[in-house]
Amino acid sequence: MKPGQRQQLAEKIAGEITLSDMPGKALKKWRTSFQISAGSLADHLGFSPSVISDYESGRRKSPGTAVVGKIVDSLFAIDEANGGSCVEKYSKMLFSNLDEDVIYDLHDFSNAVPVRELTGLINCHCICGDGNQYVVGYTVVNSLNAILTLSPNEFNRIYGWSTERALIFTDVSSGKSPMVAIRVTPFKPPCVILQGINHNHVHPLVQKLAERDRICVFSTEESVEDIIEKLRKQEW
Amino acid sequence: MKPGQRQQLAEKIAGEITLSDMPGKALKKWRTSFQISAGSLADHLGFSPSVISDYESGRRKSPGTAVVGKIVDSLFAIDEANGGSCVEKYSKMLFSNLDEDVIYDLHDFSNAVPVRELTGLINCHCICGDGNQYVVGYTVVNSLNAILTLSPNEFNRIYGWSTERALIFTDVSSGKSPMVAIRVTPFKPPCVILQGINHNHVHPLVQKLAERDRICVFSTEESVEDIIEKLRKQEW
DNA sequence: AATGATCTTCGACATTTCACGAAGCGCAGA
DNA sequence: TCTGCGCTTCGTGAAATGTCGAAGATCATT
Repeated sequence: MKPGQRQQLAEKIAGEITLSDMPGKALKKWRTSFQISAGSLADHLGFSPSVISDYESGRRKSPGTAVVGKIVDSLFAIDEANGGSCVEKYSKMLFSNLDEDVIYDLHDFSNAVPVRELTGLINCHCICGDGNQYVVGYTVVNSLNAILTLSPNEFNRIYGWSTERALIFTDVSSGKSPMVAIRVTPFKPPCVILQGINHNHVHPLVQKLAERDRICVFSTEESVEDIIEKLRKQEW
Repeated sequence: MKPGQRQQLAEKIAGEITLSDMPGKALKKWRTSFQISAGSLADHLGFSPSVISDYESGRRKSPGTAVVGKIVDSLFAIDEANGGSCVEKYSKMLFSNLDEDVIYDLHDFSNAVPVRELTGLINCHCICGDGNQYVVGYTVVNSLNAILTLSPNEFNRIYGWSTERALIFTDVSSGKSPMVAIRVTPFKPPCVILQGINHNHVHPLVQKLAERDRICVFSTEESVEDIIEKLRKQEW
């Protein structure tokens, strides 16, 4: 299970609960969907069972975000302790199989972060641009699989996600094709990071294409795993 | 803008805010992304501007779901009053262009609803099964476009969404192909509704296929617009 | 520098949430 | 039928939210 997918599922559930007119009912719907009893949920949270009941019955009409977060966390943790079948099942519903092979990770920060801060963290070398823009999230895309398997529509979706986000391409050979792909789509990320390439080997065309769309480009030789781990760990 | 997409975007935003360690920061991120000033947001909510500031600065650490919901609503309402460019932009990011043509509407209820109640509302005729199951949402799929344009992966995604959901196929000619498609995918919705067909014209194979997977099938001659409107209006 | 517009900080106070535990309800199984 | 077990209801107190309005801080414009 990719962390990005887990997170997106959690957001979906939390969002549904939050937006519901009766958060308690929504809460109950998800708890029962996960086949978790009120008692074990309460146990896991360290509450008495009456608390769960109070929420679900609507005596507490508007639970705070902290409580909703804790409950969703517990739902996931309990399910994962049981093998994670529900989390997996519902994640499958949220994502096409393609996303699995193309998007390595994807995350939204809770506030805008300077590009420089992000690139510094994962030892990037600047190829062009000044790194003074801000991004609110990142997407790690497997370049090879993206080019091999995505339909034009799906391409747009990946890039579409990238407004105000850093787009990290893994295992690039020269960086040319990712930049060409960006050139021909309507959405432009403020920042592109080419992974798995030394800055001396970046194709000269990359800079030209990037300047055309005012995108700042970096390269990094850190491993994909390291990058994902470092970015995840950061409190943004 | 399809109501289902608007809703999903709202859920994504609300979920991100709710799960954030600092809901205030997330709130601010989205407000500024929508290019809405604290003042006009406060105006629209009928609050004083200090309230917004208190949330965003973190003085109120865990806003209730009611407040988060109101704020997300206002963000959307203000943007839509200005032409809806942000809602549209972010929705585009959330969905592939394909979804537009294939999924007419999609909604999650806040609790489980008996199939019978849903089918009664839109004047369905039962073709097989007893209608005693429960569903927690529905998906309205354009059958023709689904078959014409979807890749196998995307098919899975549509059907995948349908565990514990009613799957409504529009403009079916005999109902055979939708049922065949369901037969060959691993996920089985508890209930399938064939729209735009008289129950006498439903292909006999439909019942056989449905019984095989214990799916109850209905037909309805109501228009797609009416169906969507009725289902949306209902407080589930 | 002075003006305004906008955003932030803060004290105050009513309303809710949050969490407990005791008591009550409902149901599966002995 | 009775016994548990688990869920729900409810009174209670401490803590936090929800909201206001006044006063202070920022900052672009004049």
